Amino acid sequence: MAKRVSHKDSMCGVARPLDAIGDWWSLLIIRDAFDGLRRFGEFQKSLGLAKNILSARLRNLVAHGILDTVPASDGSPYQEYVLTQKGQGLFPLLVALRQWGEDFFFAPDEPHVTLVDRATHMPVRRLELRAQDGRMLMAEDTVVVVPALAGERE
Amino acid sequence: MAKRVSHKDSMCGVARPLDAIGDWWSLLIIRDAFDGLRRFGEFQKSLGLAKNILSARLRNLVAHGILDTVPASDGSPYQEYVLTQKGQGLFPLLVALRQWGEDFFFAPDEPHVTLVDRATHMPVRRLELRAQDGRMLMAEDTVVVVPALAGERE
DNA sequence: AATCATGGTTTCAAATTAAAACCACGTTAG
DNA sequence: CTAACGTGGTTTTAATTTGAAACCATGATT
Repeated sequence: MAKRVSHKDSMCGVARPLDAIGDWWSLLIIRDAFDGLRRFGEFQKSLGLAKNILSARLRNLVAHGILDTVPASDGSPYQEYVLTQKGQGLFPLLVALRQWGEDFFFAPDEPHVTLVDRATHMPVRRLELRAQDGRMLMAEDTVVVVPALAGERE
Repeated sequence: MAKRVSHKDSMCGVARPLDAIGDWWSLLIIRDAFDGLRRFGEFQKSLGLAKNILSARLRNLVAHGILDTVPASDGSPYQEYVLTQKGQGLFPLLVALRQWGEDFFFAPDEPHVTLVDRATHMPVRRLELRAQDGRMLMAEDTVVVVPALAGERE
């Protein structure tokens, strides 16, 4: 972790989040947390990863303010791991990942889990990126701009 | 790569995409590709990663159909790496990552690059997740459902 | 003919990961 | 009381991955 950033001493707006998350396992832990898992053992069982790795990842996620530890809700002498606000902010990212997966990693008829509206049980729509005025935007309709000295590069 | 999935022989809709992308470097490569970079040397200069690693990542991305190699457009004897349709499908994911970064990794006054609407040069809106009927959905408004019997829990 | 730029591959040391063994603490069973 | 057990980890150790640097191949430049 703590990646070396030699040629630019501040990480960009994409690399910084990536560094905080840590690795793929962490993202799967976060997904499980969204699904309501809270206990060390639950994560381990769900993901099947080594306990030392899980331990390290949880510690890292807590250190980055994505998870928080709280005393167990059921009286057991252990702690539970819950998403902070910051952690919950990752929801769109997980949805994006899932939708991309649906688009390209499953045969048309292959069954897969679906994200549905809790109220109606209908599948959710695609994530939408819109301009201020409401127009839908595709990748080509956007540019990345750097703030002050305005070197606009794309 | 090619992660072992011992306890379940089919990866879920989130893990599969993660496996295909490979690692954080790959995502940064993809971001650069969205920014128009195409050449080996451009990626290397932009990201500052070792050439062997870049080489491996590019090969992996091509193998997973996220990038494609095309003969160089400028007559040089080399090839260029361009996003496939599948690769372009990752745009929302990058936007999600960037917006999360803006929310939690920059001081309110700290300058950072911004994604803007190419037409108006105004910042884009937040990614929106909506129900079929158009209601905006938060994480708590959604559930993940498994498709009938299939043994995939999530 | 020698040099340089580009796009890699190979080599090898260092860091990371993962499996398994171990440990601590509290609970239940005998 | 004591032995086994479940939970939540840490330590140990080997295997894998990473990354820096050196090397190489090809074509263009001087």
